[in-house]
Amino acid sequence: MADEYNPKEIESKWQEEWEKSGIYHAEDDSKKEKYYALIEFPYPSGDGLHVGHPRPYIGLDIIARKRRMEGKNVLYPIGWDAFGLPTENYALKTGKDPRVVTKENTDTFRKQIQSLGISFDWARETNTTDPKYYKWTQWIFLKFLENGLAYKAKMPINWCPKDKIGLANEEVVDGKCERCGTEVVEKEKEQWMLAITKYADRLDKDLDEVDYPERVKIEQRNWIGRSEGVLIKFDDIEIFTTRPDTIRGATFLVVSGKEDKFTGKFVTNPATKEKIPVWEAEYVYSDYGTGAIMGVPADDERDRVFAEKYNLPIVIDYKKADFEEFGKKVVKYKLRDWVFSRQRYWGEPIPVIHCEKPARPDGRSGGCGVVPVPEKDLPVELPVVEKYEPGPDGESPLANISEWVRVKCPSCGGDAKRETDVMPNWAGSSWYFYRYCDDKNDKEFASKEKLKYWMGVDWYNGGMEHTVLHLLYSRFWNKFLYDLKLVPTSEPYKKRTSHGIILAEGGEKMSKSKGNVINPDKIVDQFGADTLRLYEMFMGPFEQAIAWSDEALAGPRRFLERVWRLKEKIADSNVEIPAILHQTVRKVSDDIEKLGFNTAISSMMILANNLEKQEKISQEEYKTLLKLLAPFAPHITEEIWAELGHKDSIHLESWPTYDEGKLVDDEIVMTVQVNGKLRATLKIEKGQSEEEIKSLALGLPEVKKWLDKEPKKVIVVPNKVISIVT
RNA sequence: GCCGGAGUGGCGGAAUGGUAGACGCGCACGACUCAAAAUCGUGUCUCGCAAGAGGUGGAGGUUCGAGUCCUCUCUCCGGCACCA
Repeated sequence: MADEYNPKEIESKWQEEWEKSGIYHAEDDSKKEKYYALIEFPYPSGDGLHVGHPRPYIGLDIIARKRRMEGKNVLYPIGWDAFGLPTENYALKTGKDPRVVTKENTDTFRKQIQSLGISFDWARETNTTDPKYYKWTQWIFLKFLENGLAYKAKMPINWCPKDKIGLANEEVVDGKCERCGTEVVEKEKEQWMLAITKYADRLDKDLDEVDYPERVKIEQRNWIGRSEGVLIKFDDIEIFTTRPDTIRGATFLVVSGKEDKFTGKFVTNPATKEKIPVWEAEYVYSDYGTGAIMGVPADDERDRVFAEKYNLPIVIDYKKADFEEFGKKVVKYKLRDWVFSRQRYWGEPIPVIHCEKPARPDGRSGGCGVVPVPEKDLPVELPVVEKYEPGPDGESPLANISEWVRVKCPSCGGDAKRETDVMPNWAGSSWYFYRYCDDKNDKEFASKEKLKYWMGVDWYNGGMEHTVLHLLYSRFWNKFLYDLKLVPTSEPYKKRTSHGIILAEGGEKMSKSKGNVINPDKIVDQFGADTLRLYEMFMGPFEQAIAWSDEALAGPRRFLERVWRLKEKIADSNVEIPAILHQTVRKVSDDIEKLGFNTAISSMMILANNLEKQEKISQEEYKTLLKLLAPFAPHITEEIWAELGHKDSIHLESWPTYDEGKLVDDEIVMTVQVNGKLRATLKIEKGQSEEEIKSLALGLPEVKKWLDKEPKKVIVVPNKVISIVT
C-alpha cells in the first residue's frame, strides 16, 4: 500500500520546513503575551547524546507547543554549556584544541537534537565558550569585583589531586570530588571567591515566592543552613548557641582546634557565675558560628558523650533562661563563600591584572595591586597553548604563556601580569537565560527592554543534581544583578520542575564504561522521532527515574500507526461530538500542566481505540485528536494535517477546548454496594432523580438477594455509587 | 541521627475517599495467511466448576465505603549530618 506510515520520510521533511518558515522563532516585538520555557542547556560531551538527554527537552517542548497553540509568544531556546573538564582532559590526552573538540561535539549534539523535532528557537543558539558570550561572563565578574563581592583570599580549599583543581563546597560529595570521585584534600591556596553568603538570607527567604517542588526548597534551605541563635560571652570567649535557655547547664566550653590558645583555661559562666574549663575538640568547627560552643551535657547528646569521656560535671534540672538574657540574637548560615578560581585552561579567564607595584594599604596612589581589565578590552580571550597540563603546584596552564601573561598595568602603565586562573564551569550557566532574550547584543549582556519583556523564566525544568549547584548559583547572580538594576526580577525562575533520569535496561545508570548507553539515533532510525518522543513521555511519570525498555517502544509506535489509519474512516458527516472527546480534551489539557504526560497519552490511546471501533469518524473528532497529539508527535500530526488539505501548520492552530456540560455520557453506569460489598451495577440516564435511582437499585435481583430486611440507610453518590447499609 | 519521597499483577505503571490493576509491554488462544511478519479479536491478580471469597509491604483504627485519611511498624530511594 502506498499510504504507509513512514516516519523517516516525513520527519526530516517537516523539520526542514519548520526551520525554513521559522514557526518556532520567538518574536521580540509582539503584542502577544510572552511565555519563556527553559531547559538546562547541555554540556556537549564527546560521547554524543543518549536517550536520557531529550527527556526534559521533549517534556518542555510539549509545554512550549501547547502554549503556542494557546496564543502565546513562546521563547524556547537552547545553547551549549561547553566549558569544562572533560573537554580539557580530552585535549590533554589527544593534543587537540578544545575549541575544535567543542565545535565537533556541538555539531553532533545539534544534529541529534534536531532530528527529534523539538521546537527550539535555533536562531538564538548560544555557546558559553564563544568569546562574544564570555565577554559578558567576564563583565559580570567585574561587577562583582567592583561591588566588593569578588575577593581573593588565601584559604584552605577542597583540592582534587586527580583533576588538579580546587572545588567549591557544593562540588564535594562525601569528601570526594563530585566529578571523578577522588578523595579531596585540604590545600592552602590563593583563590578568587564570590561572596554568596552576603545573599544567604534572601536566597533562603525568597524561596517562599517561587513555585519549586517542596523537595527542592528543602534541599536549598538545608544547604544554606539558616539558624537563629545568640552570641554569649564567657569572659574573652564568645560562643554561638541556638539554645541560650540551657546556659545554666553549661559546665564547660569547647573551642575548635584553631582557637586552642584558650584550651585549659577557666572562664566564667555568666549565668551561674561559676568557673568552667575550656576544652578543645574536633567536633567544633572553626568556620561555623564563632568556633566555640558551650557544653551542656544534660541537653546535648554530643556534649554528654564528651563530658562522660573526660569526667566533666553534668548538671541536670537547672532553671531555663530567657532567649536573649545573656547575649544578643544573631542568625548564622552553614553556606560558605563560593571558591571561584580554577587552575585550569578551558574556562573563562578571570579578567584582572596584577600590577607589580602592590596597592598601598592606606588606599592612596603609588601602587595598583589588583586591577580590573578595562571594559573596552573585554573579552580577555583564551590564548592558544601547546600544553594543557596544569603546573606541578596546580598552576593554571595559562601561567606558562609568558607573552599572554606579561602585560602593562592598565592603571599605571607599569609591568604587570594577567590573572591565570579561570572561572568554574558554573559561571556561564549562571546567567545564560538572560542571553537568550537578546543573544545578538554586543553592547550589553541583554537589553533592559528585552529582559523586561521576557524575564522571568515561566517554567524551568532541570535535574535534581543541580539543586544546590547551578540553581543556587544562578539565583545568587540574579539577585546581585537585580540589586544593580540590570535585571527586572528578584528571582530568575517562576516555576521549577525536575525530570527523572532514564536508566539502562535493568535499572543501572547509563554510562560509557558500563557499555549500556542507548543512542537515540538508533531509535529514531528504527521507529521514528515521534515514537521516541511518545515513548519517553509514556514510559512512566516524568519526574521519576525509570529504566529504558526497547520492547516497550512498540506500544507508542502501534498507537501512531492507528492514528495514521484513522484517516481512512473520515466521513463528512456532522455528528454530535461524543462525551469521550470532551473528556479527552480536558484530560490531556489538565495532565500536560501537571507533567502527567503518561496519563495524557493513555487517554489519547483510549480515544483512538474508540474511534477505530466506529464505522466512520467525523472530521471534527479526528482533527481534535490530531491537535491534542501535535505537541507530543509533531511530525505525524503535521503530515496528516497537510493531507487533510490544510495550508498552515497544525502547530499554529488553536488548542482544543471542551464543553463543561458535555463531559458526562447520557448513560451512566453506577455501582451498587450492600454493606460495602460490590453486588451489582446499574445503568441510569443522565438527570435521573435520587429517589428513582434508589428504588431502581433496591429492585435489582442481585441486590434483593442480600437484603433480608429493610435497609437502614441508602447513600447515593451522584454518577458513582449507591451504597446500601442494612 | 535528622529531613523528604516511595512500596500496587510477570514488567512500566493507572486510580478528586466510590467497580483496584486504566493505558502500554509481555504472554496465551483465535481470525487472516501456503507460511511468517504485520494487523485485528478474545483472555490474562489469586483461590474456586460455580455462587463466592481474598487481595495495593505488615498490624491496628476512622468510614456506608480506604491503595488513598489516622496511629504504630518494616523495607527501599534521595538530601543533610559532630553545624552548636
